[in-house]
Amino acid sequence: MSDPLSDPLSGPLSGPDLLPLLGGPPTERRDAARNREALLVAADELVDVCGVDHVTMEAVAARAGVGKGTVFRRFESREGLMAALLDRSETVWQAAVISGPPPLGPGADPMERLLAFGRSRLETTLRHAELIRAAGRAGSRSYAAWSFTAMHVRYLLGELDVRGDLPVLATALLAPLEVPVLEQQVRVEGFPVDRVLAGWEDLARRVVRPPDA
Amino acid sequence: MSDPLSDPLSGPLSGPDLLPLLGGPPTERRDAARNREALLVAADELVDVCGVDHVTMEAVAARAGVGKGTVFRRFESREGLMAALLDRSETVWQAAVISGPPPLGPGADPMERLLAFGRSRLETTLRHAELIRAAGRAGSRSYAAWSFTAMHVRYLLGELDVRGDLPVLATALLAPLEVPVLEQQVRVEGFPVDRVLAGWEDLARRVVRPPDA
DNA sequence: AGCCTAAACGGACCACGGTCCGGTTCTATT
DNA sequence: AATAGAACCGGACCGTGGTCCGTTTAGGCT
Repeated sequence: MSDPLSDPLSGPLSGPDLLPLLGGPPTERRDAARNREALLVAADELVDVCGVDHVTMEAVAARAGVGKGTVFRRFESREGLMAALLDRSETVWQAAVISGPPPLGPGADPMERLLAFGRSRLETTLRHAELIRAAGRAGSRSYAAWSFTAMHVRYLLGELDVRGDLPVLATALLAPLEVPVLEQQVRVEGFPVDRVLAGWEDLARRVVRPPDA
Repeated sequence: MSDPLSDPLSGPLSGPDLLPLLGGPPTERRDAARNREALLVAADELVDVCGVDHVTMEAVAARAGVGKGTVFRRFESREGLMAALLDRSETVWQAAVISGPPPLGPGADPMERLLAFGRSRLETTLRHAELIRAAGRAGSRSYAAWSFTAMHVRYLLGELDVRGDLPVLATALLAPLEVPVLEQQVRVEGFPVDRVLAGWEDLARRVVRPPDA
């Protein structure tokens, strides 16, 4: 650890072009990257303090020590900023699905994985409901997130030998796990989360069950 | 037409309490009712001209010849106004479900009615997508609309001898017909409407099909 | 008819999301 | 090291949703 050559992540070697092949297409300027990070951190803290929908763009800018215009250049809109925030948690969740321990990750049989997926997705969605709402349909970010879940469910259905229009069927399984639907049931109707989850698992089994046999 | 006594809608007889037992709980003042109607008409026209999300509250107020404050007192918020607009079309659709001709209305067997419901609901939702979006979760209005569809599907599932948690299952069938899901498939992924509909019908059959038998 | 009160009215006012453009700062190049 | 120019920065500015409160009006009651 004391030898700079053994630690590729620090020391005088970490110049501007240490990793020339990473990053976005035309590479982002250093100050810009610093500001992006500062803004994300500021936003995160403010969300913790005030709650998602009391966070104003001006406050985020001020806390990060930059101008308002900068926030909008980096994140396009309020929705964009929220989507970026969301992206972080979403990424770690995706990692758990791709390479985490079973039954959510690979290793269990597909039906177990599907049920674990539903439970996990439902909990995650409910936990981040406010942020997801605030992120709206922001640019292509939230599309990527959706796309991942759709692909995963589609894959599992394939493994389970489900016949039919898999992309559409997968969407149908995902739809009841969306924020508005969940909130309607849990917050408005007052159904316990366990009941909603049980309902989804029932649905999943009905979809997967082979025709007659 | 020239004799005032032959026209029950005008003339000196149409006093303040011509219909003492109609109207909301504490009865709405006449000028208030007039303004509500004028606002609804103005909003409707402006939506036709500019498209839903270019309609400003100030423009609606101006066109109806009232102040902005009045609009907000009557409809609570922008979402509220849009919800009120939506309410009208929704009401005639509900009438078609309750008492219209089969297979959407009563008279066909439940499975036919369910499939007709899905097709009709999908088309209606897509047609009013912008308005529904703009209405958001406005007060209790859009709740009433949702509640109606949920109740209807729940009833049909009951008629079809489906076992399980009917309220939750009905919600699961409704969820893929919500605006964000539909738009994702049709507008973003580019699936033809017919394909999405076929997918929903497949889903419905899988849900209804009795367990093994 | 005339009064009285609750309700409705209107438009000035505020906050926040989003845009714009003149000035500044980074980085590639020589 | 010096230069050029692209990318970035900041904060004044605008439009719109939503609030507030002094004023007006409808309609029941005497």
